Amino acid sequence: MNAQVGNWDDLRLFLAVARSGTLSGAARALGVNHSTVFRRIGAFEDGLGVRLFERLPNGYLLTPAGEEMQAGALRVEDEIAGLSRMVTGQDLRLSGTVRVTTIDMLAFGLLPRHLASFRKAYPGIEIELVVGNATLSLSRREADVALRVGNEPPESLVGRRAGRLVFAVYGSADYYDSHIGPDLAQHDWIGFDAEHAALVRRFTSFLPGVTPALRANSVAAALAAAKAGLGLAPLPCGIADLEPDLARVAPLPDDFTLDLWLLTHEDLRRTARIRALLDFLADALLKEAPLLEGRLGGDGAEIISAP
Amino acid sequence: MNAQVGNWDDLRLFLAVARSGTLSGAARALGVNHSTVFRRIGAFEDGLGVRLFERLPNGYLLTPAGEEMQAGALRVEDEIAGLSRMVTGQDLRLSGTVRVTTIDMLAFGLLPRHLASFRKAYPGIEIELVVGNATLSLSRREADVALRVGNEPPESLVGRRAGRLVFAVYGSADYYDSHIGPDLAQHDWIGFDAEHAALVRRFTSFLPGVTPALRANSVAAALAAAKAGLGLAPLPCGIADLEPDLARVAPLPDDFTLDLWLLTHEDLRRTARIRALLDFLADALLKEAPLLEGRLGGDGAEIISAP
DNA sequence: AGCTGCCCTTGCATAATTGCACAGGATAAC
DNA sequence: GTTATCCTGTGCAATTATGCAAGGGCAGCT
Repeated sequence: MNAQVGNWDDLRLFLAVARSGTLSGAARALGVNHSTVFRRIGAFEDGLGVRLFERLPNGYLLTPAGEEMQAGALRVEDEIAGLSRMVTGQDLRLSGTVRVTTIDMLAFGLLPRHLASFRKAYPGIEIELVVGNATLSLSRREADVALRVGNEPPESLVGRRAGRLVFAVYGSADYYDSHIGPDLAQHDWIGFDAEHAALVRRFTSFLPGVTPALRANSVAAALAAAKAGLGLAPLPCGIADLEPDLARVAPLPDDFTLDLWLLTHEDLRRTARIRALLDFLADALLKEAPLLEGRLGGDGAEIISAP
Repeated sequence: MNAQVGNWDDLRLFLAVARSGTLSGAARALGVNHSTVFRRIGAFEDGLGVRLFERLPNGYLLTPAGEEMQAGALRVEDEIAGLSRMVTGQDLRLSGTVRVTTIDMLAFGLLPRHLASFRKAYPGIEIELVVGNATLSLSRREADVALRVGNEPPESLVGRRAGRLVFAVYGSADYYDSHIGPDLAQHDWIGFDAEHAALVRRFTSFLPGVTPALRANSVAAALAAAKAGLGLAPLPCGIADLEPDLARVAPLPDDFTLDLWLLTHEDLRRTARIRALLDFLADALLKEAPLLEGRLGGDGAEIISAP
């Protein structure tokens, strides 16, 4: 008879197109050629005898039938992701790959030396680092471990608060030499965009009425802008203190901090290699608390003291 | 990272092996070569890094991990079957294939001429007839329509009672000419096996203490045995009256009947081609009620009258 | 208006998957 | 004990799926 999902894997490609809205976007997400996605979707629709997407010049749009298909396909995906987690969760080998996701400032400024140490300690475990400021899904196994900043973790994940990032004001020597005095409000500022709501709020509390001249969408970008002499920036001490081109200009209020979270999915917490990485990083980050909390580059050394 | 279900279609093959217990059985069920199943299962396990089956000389046995995988894969299968039904349920074309399942006595003795008429009426619809006495799953789309006998349909199906098969005692002319008298209890009998519980009960009520010399596992087999002169058999009039080699020997009690059911899955009842077939068969079977209820070959014409 | 970058679609070559044929082992039936 | 039938497993050829390269369309930018 007709209209059977003959190849269940077609649903995986269908979902990717549904999510991205384009064949090309789906192909990138899936790691295949866009012509492959084109043919697979076409064959899938032919086999079902139904149109799942409307073809537009700039992409593919779900039809009503496609929307119903998507709802079911998402349930299939959840189920299969659960199976993958179940299998991985029982894996007691200290080998294989762990995919870690984090934001760029941690990826460049904090993690590499710890991951290098981890690799020395566990040569059988490979690390795949996925850097990006989009929050990847651990439920869908887009990553196994996440190192995130924020003030509470998502509900479905398990993990621990692994440290606290204390922020201070930094600027480059070049910037400071050519700009006026100790009144912070009179300086140029590098701030953050609306996606960093916690940082925006704290900055506005700290310097009401000051509008940053540049708003970055990531802390790493802000740090780079500060190094380039574009202004002063509130930056985490654990990262900025390691930059020879930056100087700590002033402290920030005690609440100008972000918590650091080490997270995984509940089903994966007993996977040996994931357990090993989480334990290792937790210990390493604990030992780095003085740096993270700004107590090394420290108190009393700022160009401008706390008022 | 490891242990992801990379190709969701692997689950479909996995389930087939889990069900049948052998590569060869799964291959037959799936319509592929057994070597394909062998390689797909091997690759699936390698990709997951876990053994799902224990290899035995006579087949494949699920490991504990395999059993957990099976539980989830069954949920995936249900979901995908629901998607297939959803798509098919919306199909308004009077074309395509309808898979019909029924038991052998109906397949050989009743359906063919009606299916021939249906095909003439709807040349765009193809019929696939699956004959067997195993009850196929309409939920899993093993068939679209079932013509079954029994006294109530399974809960999850929808359908209608399409007629009633009245039974009578039949024997071949050869048998009767060479066997003694009007006492039915003194004859050789062809009965049914334990899977035909309703018929066994009725027969025992009818002739207590008579043990059939031959027990058939299908009514078609019983009919063939009766034609071969092996004894008397309780057979449905709608089928046996059409056999020139069989004569109705005696009536049976009024409750020696089976209901005829036309069934489909709830989600498929609005599929145009399935709707068309159900309506057509219901009408055809209604018109055949005189034959099915034994009123054509009938009353008063038996060699031995009802006591 | 022209250019750039994104998109979809298609023909051909390559890679991967599948089927075929065969071999060997185990079990059941005779 | 022998034979038949089932099973799994493997090498090679055939088939199918995929990637590559190219072309065309469209929207946005200069």
